[in-house]
Amino acid sequence: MRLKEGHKEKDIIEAAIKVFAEFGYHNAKISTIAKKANVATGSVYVYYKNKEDILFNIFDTLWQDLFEKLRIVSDNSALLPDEKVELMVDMVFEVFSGNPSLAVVFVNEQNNIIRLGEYRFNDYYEKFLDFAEAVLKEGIAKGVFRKEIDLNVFRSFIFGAIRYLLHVWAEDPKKIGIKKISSTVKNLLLHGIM
Amino acid sequence: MRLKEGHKEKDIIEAAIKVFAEFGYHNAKISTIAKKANVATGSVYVYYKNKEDILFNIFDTLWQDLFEKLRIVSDNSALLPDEKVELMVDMVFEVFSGNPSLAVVFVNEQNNIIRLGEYRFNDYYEKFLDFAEAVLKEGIAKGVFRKEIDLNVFRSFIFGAIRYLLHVWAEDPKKIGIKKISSTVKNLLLHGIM
DNA sequence: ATTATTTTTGAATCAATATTCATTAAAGAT
DNA sequence: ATCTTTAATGAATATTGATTCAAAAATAAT
Repeated sequence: MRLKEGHKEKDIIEAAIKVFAEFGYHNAKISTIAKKANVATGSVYVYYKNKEDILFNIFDTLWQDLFEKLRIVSDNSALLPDEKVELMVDMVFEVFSGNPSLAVVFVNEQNNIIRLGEYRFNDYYEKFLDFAEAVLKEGIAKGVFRKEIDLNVFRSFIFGAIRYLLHVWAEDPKKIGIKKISSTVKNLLLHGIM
Repeated sequence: MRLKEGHKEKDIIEAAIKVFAEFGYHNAKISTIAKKANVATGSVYVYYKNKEDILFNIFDTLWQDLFEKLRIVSDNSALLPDEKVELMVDMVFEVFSGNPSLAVVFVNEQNNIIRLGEYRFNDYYEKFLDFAEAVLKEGIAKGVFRKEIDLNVFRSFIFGAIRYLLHVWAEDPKKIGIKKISSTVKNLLLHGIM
């Protein structure tokens, strides 16, 4: 019997990330993705159930990667809370640093994906914010962070700022270096502007 | 001759804001908007050229409002830089405070609208960030803000954090009060978490 | 009350593209 | 070398929903 060539599934995902980033999910055509992946339109449906499924696949893989790396930082009990915050910020930028298109998709399609009714993505993301919140809580308990910061607001504040900067960086990766961005973010987060 | 009833244009926009917020621009149907506005589908096209045009209209009106209010703060030379930052944050939350759906549309469709090729929206938003940057620069010059903050990163940092919190608030306005959010944002922005 | 003018309507049209599937091609087994 | 099985193809199909437009309704003028 004949075997699959073995690289098409990955080719399609990689093409899809680029096409979704360029046109946005709703304006991305399956035929464009197929062309970019050097496969026939129909082949896309051999590997993925439908268009949504491609997007879900991208997000599932990405979140898995994020959690894996987040846990390494989070579980390291030798780190001080402020060091944890810094490493978490670094980690997020690192995950995307080799793939600006993925960053664009992550930022732009987050809402779409939740609207499509797949609630696991909401959970991923709540769980991710829980980690951030836990670090803040730990820092407050240890007296390193100020206790008047509202936890609920903090978790969204940090995520929102990072998300947006990721997007700014990804739209033109040469404009501001990712290192410059992450160091400024860490600085602003810990000390503010004053 | 017959006169227009006079309220349909506005009814349609208001319905569209709600429908876009609920389903997202691409999944929003003209027929749903028409139904919510109590007009016929065809009537939508009497007042607006097409679907895009409705979205553009929403954003044009919104940006105009934002700039008008931003300028009042920005032009007030009696204010200290940190007071300006605080008032700008307050201002943004105030603009949306009566209309969570508008906040959702603003945050979610920002990218769409730029992709649709109407570059004025990019300009609006760059201009808005220029204001933020100018205040930081002024603060640094006056020795109130730390000079090691990168201006380019700062402008996106603040915008990203606010944008996202706006969205969090708008998805469930009762969960965290908008006052609580804006005061925490101001605090974090000026002083950080440490 | 009739006419002229403009608004409003919503069913019909039209276009776009996601998805299917009959066909063809390739790989491995015998 | 032929056969069997599965992969790959892309043109045809189906669906969805934006947009149009001919007809109907409303208002104001005479």
